[in-house]
Amino acid sequence: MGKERPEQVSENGPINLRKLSELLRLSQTTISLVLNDSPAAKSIPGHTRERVFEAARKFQYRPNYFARSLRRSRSMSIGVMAPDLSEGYFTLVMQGVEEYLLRAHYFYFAASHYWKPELMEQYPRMLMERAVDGFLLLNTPAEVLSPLPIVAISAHNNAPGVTNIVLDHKKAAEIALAHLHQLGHRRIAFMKGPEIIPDTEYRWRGILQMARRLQIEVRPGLCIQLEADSWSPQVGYEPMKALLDRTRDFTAIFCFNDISAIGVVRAIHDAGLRVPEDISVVGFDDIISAAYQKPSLTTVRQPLREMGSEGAQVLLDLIENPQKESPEEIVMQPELIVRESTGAAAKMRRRA
Amino acid sequence: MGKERPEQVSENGPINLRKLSELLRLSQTTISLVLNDSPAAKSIPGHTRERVFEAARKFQYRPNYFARSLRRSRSMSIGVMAPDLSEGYFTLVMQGVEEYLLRAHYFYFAASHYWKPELMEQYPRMLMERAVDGFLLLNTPAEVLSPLPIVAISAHNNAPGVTNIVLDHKKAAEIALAHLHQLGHRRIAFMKGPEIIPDTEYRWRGILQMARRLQIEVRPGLCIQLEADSWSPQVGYEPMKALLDRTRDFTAIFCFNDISAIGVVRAIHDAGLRVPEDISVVGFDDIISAAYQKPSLTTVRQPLREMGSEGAQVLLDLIENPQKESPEEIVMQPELIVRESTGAAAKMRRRA
DNA sequence: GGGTGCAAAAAAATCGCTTTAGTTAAATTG
DNA sequence: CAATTTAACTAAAGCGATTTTTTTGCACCC
Repeated sequence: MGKERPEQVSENGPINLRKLSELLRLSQTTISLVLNDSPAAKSIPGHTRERVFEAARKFQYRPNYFARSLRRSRSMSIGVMAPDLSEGYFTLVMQGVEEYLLRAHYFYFAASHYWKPELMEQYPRMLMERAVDGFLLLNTPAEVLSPLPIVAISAHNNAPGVTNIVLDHKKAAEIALAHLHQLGHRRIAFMKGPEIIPDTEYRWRGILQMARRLQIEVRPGLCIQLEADSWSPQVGYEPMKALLDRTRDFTAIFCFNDISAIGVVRAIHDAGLRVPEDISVVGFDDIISAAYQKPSLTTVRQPLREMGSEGAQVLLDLIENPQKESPEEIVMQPELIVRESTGAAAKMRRRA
Repeated sequence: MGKERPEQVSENGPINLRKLSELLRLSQTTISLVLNDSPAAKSIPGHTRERVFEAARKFQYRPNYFARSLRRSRSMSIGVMAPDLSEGYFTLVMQGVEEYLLRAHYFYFAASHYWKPELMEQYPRMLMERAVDGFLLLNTPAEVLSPLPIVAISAHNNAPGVTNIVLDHKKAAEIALAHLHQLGHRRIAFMKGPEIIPDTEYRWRGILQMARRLQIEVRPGLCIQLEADSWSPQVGYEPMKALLDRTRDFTAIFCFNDISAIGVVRAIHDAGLRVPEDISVVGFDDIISAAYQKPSLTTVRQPLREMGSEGAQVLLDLIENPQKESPEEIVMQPELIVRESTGAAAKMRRRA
């Protein structure tokens, strides 16, 4: 007589704190304190704790995310803004981000703005309505006006309070140009990225500076300006074709990224020239398939994964410790990966 | 005297329904009804509505996401599970997904399980704790036991209630093999994908069936079994090298995807043979860079973007109409993209 | 003039949790 | 032994919406 039938409760509707408290004949407070291992729970004896844990396990109790977040005003998610879900950039950075977020029980919302002004303006608002705890901006200079912590990767965002994670572009230019210089290249074509990409300007400055130091002339006639921000090698193919139609008076080209380099190699082949015998090609990023091109690409590796994981780390740290001063800038080091697409400079035989 | 100072309110803390109601001297109910354009609001006269809208605009009122979700028990987000943030697969599918979600004011959480059993088991639970409204499974056969709507893309999930979006693999094999057959290829090498990928088995069956019909022999000695699920061309390079060391008694190879095909092409070149003069290569997927390989890849295009957008569409439909019967299977059609990597079969001169 | 119906709005319940402020009984202290 | 502490809890407020139920006038109708 008086037998309890606790399982029955689980049958009408999902389990919640109230039901659990009725079952255990304990207050919701007690259960909440125990399950959250709150400091205020230190006076609760072991046997009671055990009862709580066991019931929670038995009934698979999970605190309602909304109710909890409403109280705590913390969503345990961040917003990630990027131009697109690009192959070769987004995925690599996000691998680093993901790894770190998972450990901290965070999730992320990804939003791709495709450089459309209305999306770039809309998404931050939408994400804030979603109550994200912070922003991670990839390659995105957007002026996100927000009191939330913001970490910007390769975005060169100069809003106050934003932490920038950037590559050392001077170093990048140095290792690439030094390599070409060493191989005897003096007449080098350069490729400037799309104006819209924040890295473009900084990388270009690095190139100009290092070229001057190495006494390599940056001739306007040998410069390619990429127009579109796209992940098709086409972006490199077309202008390279045009350049080769105009002049062949150079022995190497330094590309904006590996994708465009792939297009460039293709254009060189189509023009009846060989890489690297006639023209050496240096890429940028070191995307996975760079090593599997024909010829495999010499490239400046960006530690994208590390930049992502570092970014996530800093962001979560700022979220956990809001009083903390956010670091201004974190500079990451590039690395030159030498493969087949570069070789000794061809004897210049005025091919123009 | 009695002058109102409404702006002052906006200064102490963020705006919420209570503050807005005090400002407007209206109840929270009225405001909520108006802003949500609820049917019960039809008795509220135009001038009151206008007052509400104007104040909401002026103070930039946005309903608190948690409070609203707590009441509605709808999160307006879905969980996306995939093996990884792969280049060439994830990004393309998600472009389609994103596009559709945005319009419906949905966001997504992405979770990559890397085929680790503990993650495959953990993530669905974590996502349900996040109160996602549904699941989208990419390439992931996971048994997500959940009352929520589930749409599985290329996952061949046979759990009841799951909608599968799959490619017509029979058709895929047909167009690829018919193409090779027509070019005179009779001795063809085949590549079977990693066991772990759900598509592998279905694609293989399609190949066997079509090969029989075209009287093409599938010789075990000419079959490559991919072991790893990786997005490096290495996965194709190594086994192809091994195959070429063993025998050269074939004129074409049908690869599991474009990435492995890139590795295969490389291995063929390294063996001193030419594509397509000595060996024709057919890829699968039509990733963006497929057109920019040297030689450009003939490949079976999967409409990945469309599969994503279709999947998102079905999923959101099921979420909005829970009583609706979920479609069993939606079959998408592949398309053969003929480029440079296939050509007339080399005269068989017993190269083995 | 008392019931009916409707427009316009407000009160109050509710979602499920966290947390502040107590309460009660037992143990300890001066 | 009265006063204070402490252990072990609990009641209730509050987070900020949505939604059901009520209220309040006011017009209308025999």
